[in-house]
Amino acid sequence: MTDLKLFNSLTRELETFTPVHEGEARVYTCGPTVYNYPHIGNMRAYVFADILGRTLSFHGLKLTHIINITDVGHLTDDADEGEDKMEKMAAEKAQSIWDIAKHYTEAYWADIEALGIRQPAKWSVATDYVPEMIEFAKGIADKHCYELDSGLYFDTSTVADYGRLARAMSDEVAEQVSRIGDVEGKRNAADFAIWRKTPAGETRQMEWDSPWGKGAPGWHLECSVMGEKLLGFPFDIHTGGIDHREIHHPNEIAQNQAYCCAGGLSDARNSGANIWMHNNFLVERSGKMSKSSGEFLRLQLLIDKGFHPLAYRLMCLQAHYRSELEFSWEGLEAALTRLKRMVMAATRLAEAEPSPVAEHPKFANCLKAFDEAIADDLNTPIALTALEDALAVKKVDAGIKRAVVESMDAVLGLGLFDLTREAMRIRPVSAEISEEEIEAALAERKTARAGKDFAKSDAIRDELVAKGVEVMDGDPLGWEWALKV
RNA sequence: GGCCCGAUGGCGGAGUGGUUACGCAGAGGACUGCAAAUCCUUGCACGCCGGUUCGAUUCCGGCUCGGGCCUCCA
Repeated sequence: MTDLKLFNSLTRELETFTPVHEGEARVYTCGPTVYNYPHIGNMRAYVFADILGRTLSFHGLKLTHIINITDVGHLTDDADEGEDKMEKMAAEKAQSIWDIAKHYTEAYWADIEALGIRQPAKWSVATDYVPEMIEFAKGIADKHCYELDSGLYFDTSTVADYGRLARAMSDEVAEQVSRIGDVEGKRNAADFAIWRKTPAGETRQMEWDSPWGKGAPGWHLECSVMGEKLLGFPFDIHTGGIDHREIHHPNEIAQNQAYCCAGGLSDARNSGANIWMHNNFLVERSGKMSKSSGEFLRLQLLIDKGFHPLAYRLMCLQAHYRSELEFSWEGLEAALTRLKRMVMAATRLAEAEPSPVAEHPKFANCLKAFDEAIADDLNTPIALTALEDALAVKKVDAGIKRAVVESMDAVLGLGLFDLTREAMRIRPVSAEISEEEIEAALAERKTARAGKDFAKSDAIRDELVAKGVEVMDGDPLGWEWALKV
């Protein structure tokens, strides 16, 4: 198997993956803040993390993957004076903050499942780790923090090479950051709160006692703490969206440095994780995907329009995770068509018992291509073509073919052998015809055709087409009909 | 204003110093009563101007255009 090479945002270079613990891979993924529904752009990050995890498993490593759920501390802006996103939404909806968290966590998990994303070893919930966060903060408070009226702040000048991940944290940039609603008394523009005190006279729904008074942890603290508690410093890989490369992860790294080496940088790796990986954004012509703009694309909207959620997964896999990906409905339709054809090809192997040996000269090339592509910083666009090449191999034992395709799909996670015709038939909510009506009309048409009454059969077909039904007579797999998206 | 990234066929999107993936759409064929679906085949591109080179889409410089970040975002 080809050595796995991954792009490390910290060095901005491709690096050969070497586990910290032999035979193991420990991965931490920055998860969602559960104050709202995730949009499909958010989900690209988890499809990426899933591919990474599956690849590590494919390489024979025992994977421990953690994804956190942020249910406290994430502010509406970085000036440290913004409201907590969770508190804000709870107030808007006039609901308990805990109910808000539960509701949106479950919505997120539903999307995770629909997209074929494997369950991590643990979903770590921020509010379950507040005592540990306080301990962590106490450990670094003396040397790296200072207290203001609003909270305990991290002094970024106390760690070596702060902001190296972002690469842009020059003094000039720091000056510019400072123009944005600064907090009185901060020593450096980039300093951030690791504990936010509840203002005197107020009560928050979520607040805890601490040596710095009642309050809540800062957003950056949770990831440092959960990463350390659950995976141990240093762990192998930390992932997240590319936006985190600029603020959140540099701050997390600063905390980690403070915690594990008194702020020093004896080794360039003293950042908590060996490799930091970031996926690029899903973009849309009309502008960036932004939750603050009101309407946004949820996975459920895609399903409502008749798209199988795995068509979106396939769309993600068609591009490299470090490239921006353009979203369009046309593009999603293309992915759906491609997925259907792949599923059809896989369905032809449904009867075959997977051979225990996934080897055959006819598959040597595509297996090699697949292995090299995925080892080359997760090049899924090429890995996909290798899988399709395998599906297209002619005159070969079906069991071997199935085993080969399954081994590839274990990495890509499309679940080709689990996808059925029925599952692919997503009924658009706007569909104006029921399944029963379709079946009845098709039965009638069948009779007409048997009697060579083509005028009638064509009329029925035209009517169905007008109602958005694809009629597929001679389909080799007998799929017979589908609703158009 | 500062920092950064990108520019590939109708659309999406890989990759490469010399024969330029792949998907969708399009075209042709097989199949069909005719279509559709499916299968097979297939046309179509490397922003502009210089430079390096035997040779550049690929390397370097400039230009133009587009995008991202510096508020929140995966």
